[in-house]
Amino acid sequence: MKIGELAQAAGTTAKTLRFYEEQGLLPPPGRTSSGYRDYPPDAIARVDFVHRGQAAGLTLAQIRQIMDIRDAGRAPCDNVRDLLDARLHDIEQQISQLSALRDTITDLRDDAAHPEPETCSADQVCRYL
Amino acid sequence: MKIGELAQAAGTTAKTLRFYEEQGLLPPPGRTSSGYRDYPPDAIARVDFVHRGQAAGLTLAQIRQIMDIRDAGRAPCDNVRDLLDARLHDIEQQISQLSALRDTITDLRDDAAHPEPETCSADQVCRYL
DNA sequence: CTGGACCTTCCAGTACAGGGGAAGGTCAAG
DNA sequence: CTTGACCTTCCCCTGTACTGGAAGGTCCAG
Repeated sequence: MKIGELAQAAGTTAKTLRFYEEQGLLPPPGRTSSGYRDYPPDAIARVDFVHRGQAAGLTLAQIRQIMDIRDAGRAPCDNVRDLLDARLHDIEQQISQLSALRDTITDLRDDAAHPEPETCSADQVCRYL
Repeated sequence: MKIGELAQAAGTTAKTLRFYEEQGLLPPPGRTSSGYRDYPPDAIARVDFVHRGQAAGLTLAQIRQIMDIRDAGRAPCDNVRDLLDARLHDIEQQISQLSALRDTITDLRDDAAHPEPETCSADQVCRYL
């Protein structure tokens, strides 16, 4: 299977697949006599896994880490659980930070909704921020 | 006031101040006879404003936009309100996306908390993702 | 045999907000 | 006079996940 076919089958682009290979997410495939990449059918599952990892908010580096463990013949379950735990923790933090930011901005915006330009002094740049 | 003094007074670094100048956030200050930057006292307020804008989640480009309006002699109130509105909208979206992601990951993680490596087939990479 | 679609490598750039460090000039104290 | 802290410009690097484009090779249909 050529790179364009894999790209279409996996819902991505040839460019991205070469990038994944460079990043160690896809093993270097065989080559045809003319130098074209020749992928085995299970490459599709591999790319799908990358997409599922991304959907779970993992970085390519983390996804690669899981694949490396699997490729070393071990089961990556523990590692996956830890990564998901860490992601969960990060997400909770991001959500609470964003919530605080939302409250701050809401207050600022409510002030700025009743503009009184004449009360703004130039050296402040903006009284509402 | 020299760049290092301004940096300390404003809680940042000289490197960052040169960067801000390059980005148009700080007007090019005067120079001493030996070529050192010589800032007026109100530069501190300017840097503080940048920091307040960042705390509100604005990008440097947006902060610059506000300053440009002010520097043109107009009151940036309307623009500030629009920017804050837009930020608010973005933040709401980010929060709901993160919440959805959190739920997804929570489910995945609960599965992965009871690892059964033997039920994982190698071609899946990981049954839990 | 020619044209277009596909493939190859390599280089460069995107957005974001700076940081690192080299090579050299300047200033004040001891 | 020298030392050390500070300043100058310059260019490259960071992390993330790609994307664009140039120059050239290959494959297949008409």
